[in-house]
Amino acid sequence: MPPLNTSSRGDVHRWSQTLIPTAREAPTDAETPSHILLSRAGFIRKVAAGVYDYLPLAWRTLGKIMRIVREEMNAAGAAELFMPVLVPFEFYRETKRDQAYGDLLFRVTDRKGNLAALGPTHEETITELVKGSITSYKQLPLNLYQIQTKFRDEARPRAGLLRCREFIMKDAYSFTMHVEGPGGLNEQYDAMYAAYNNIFRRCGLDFTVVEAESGPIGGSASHEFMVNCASGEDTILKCPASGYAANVEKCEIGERSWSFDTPHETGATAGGGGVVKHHTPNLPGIDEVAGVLKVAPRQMLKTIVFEAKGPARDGDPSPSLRWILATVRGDHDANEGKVKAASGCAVALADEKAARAAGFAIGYVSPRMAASAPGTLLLIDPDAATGDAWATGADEKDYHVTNFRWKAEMGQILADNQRVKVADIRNALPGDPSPRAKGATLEAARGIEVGHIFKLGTKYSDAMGLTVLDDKQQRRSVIMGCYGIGVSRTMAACVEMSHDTDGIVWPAAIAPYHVLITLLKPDHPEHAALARRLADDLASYGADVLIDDRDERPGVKFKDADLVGFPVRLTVGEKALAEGGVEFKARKTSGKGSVVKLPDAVAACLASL
RNA sequence: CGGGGUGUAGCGCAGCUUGGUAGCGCGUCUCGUUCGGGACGAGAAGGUCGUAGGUUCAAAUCCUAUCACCCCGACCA
Repeated sequence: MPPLNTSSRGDVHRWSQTLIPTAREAPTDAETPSHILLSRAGFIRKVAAGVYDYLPLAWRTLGKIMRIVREEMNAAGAAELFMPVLVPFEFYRETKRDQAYGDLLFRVTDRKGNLAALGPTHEETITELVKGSITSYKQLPLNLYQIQTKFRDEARPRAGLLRCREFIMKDAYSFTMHVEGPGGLNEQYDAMYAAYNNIFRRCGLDFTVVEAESGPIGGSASHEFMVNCASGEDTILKCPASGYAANVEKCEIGERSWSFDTPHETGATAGGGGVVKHHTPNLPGIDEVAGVLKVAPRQMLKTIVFEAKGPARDGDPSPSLRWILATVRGDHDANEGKVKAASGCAVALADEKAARAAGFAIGYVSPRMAASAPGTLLLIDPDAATGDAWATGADEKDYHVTNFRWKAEMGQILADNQRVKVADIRNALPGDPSPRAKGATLEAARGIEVGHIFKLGTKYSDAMGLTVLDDKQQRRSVIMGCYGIGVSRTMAACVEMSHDTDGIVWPAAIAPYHVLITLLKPDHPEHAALARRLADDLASYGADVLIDDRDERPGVKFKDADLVGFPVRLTVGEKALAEGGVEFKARKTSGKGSVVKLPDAVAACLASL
């Protein structure tokens, strides 16, 4: 019986019959390597800000990425479907994401005046779909995905394909009745985690998986898949000893010792007495205040006022909790997620008016407010919890104080762990102790986010009423997960990761063609026939081949070959033919290539792919 | 959304200060010579100077409005 699937044969195309508009110069607005090279090599062309044409080469590469995505998603038990770009605006109102997304949502009005959004993701649409089409817990678990054009009205599109207003994304959504065990959310999540590793590995990418905050999409646990490259927009932190990696927002910090009795090694310490007040009007930030007070930012305490939102979770020690003060060193940044974790309740940056009304001199707040303002919990970062003399706010507009000492200023309350806690509440920095390996320190690296997986929980099913009866006849909200891959961004990230001064260097798996056959004399019938034979032979092994049959000078063809970045180039010309072969050159290796005998040419190509 | 900047031929740019019939390089087309790392010569095509008003005998140039695009920041899957 013939095989049902004959698609394993490769393509053979001719340069003269496709559209590859290479250029010596890129448009001025292209600045990042991927933008410049994809433009110059004829992959993309800008149509409007953050909107691009994908030309034949780009579409081939995107097709290969999508194919890998489909194979791994299908293997992981997910089913592909296709949802509309046009989403009724009502869907986003139901989940309040019209608020959360704000202007990021593209809006269109139809002739009847009805508002729709161009979907940035499809949680609402798919929740609505599943709600109307499953009737029993017995139909779960379910994982559905699509590969679609997505829209985000970015305030500032930039860097070509890396930050677009229109882009291609794979989004998957899982539906389960429970979290643990077979058929649960964690099982789905772990399957996606494994599938994503397979996908990016098969694409030939160098990447790191990091722990992440789930962001405005909501949910509990989350991982980001980052392509490693120095030009990446995102900073991540890694522990070289344990392999732990996380983004800045999420990264934990290892055990730090602290004591209100022990001066920090660099701090000024000696002497007693109370605080000294200084007039510090109209200074916009810590650095300016530090300059006037003649101290370093690291010798200052920065106190941020958070508002306790909603009912505190289990075992809230103080139901009347109203304010949370987060004190970190002046050169550190408080981390809202960590403040939330340390305080045990949902928090938000305090509304300035309300905080002022409660007596907080915003911009001049000191930890002493924990003693004077009722319903206040003070969180102190370990690096701020030392016996040093600090500079901090005077709790009075336009004034700061120096010689602030915790014990002298705060007294008994410091020991009251209902009202004061020392905890990790700041963003991690390179050099901080690793949370996973004693003695190791965190290192910074940069990356481009190409995949993100979340455990959503019941946020959308609650909001939209997606419930089914479970095996105990209890009506329960379905537990969701969502899993995204930026397909078009992955192509660009790959170029950022893999290029040199001559052009792109594609991994074979997602190169638009595996092999370029450069015909030096395209008009020579025997040369052309040889090229065709080699191409057909390669194609029979599944390789995609492009024959450069253009009537161009050799230099032009070689430059274009390097620019586009075909993994292998075979050159058919007099020189090598005189030796009974063709020239073989792998894009990854420098130099001029070498002559291989005709019978060995195909094997040489296949061996290097 | 704040700050800065740019719109002139497919791409990269000059011309604008001081108003006077729009230019250069690359690319494109024709002919010839070339032909293994972006050739050379000769010739040619191609532009409502972002758009709309205004000033002027005359506007790419000066004024006003408007649109688009880019950079830094804010924001951000």
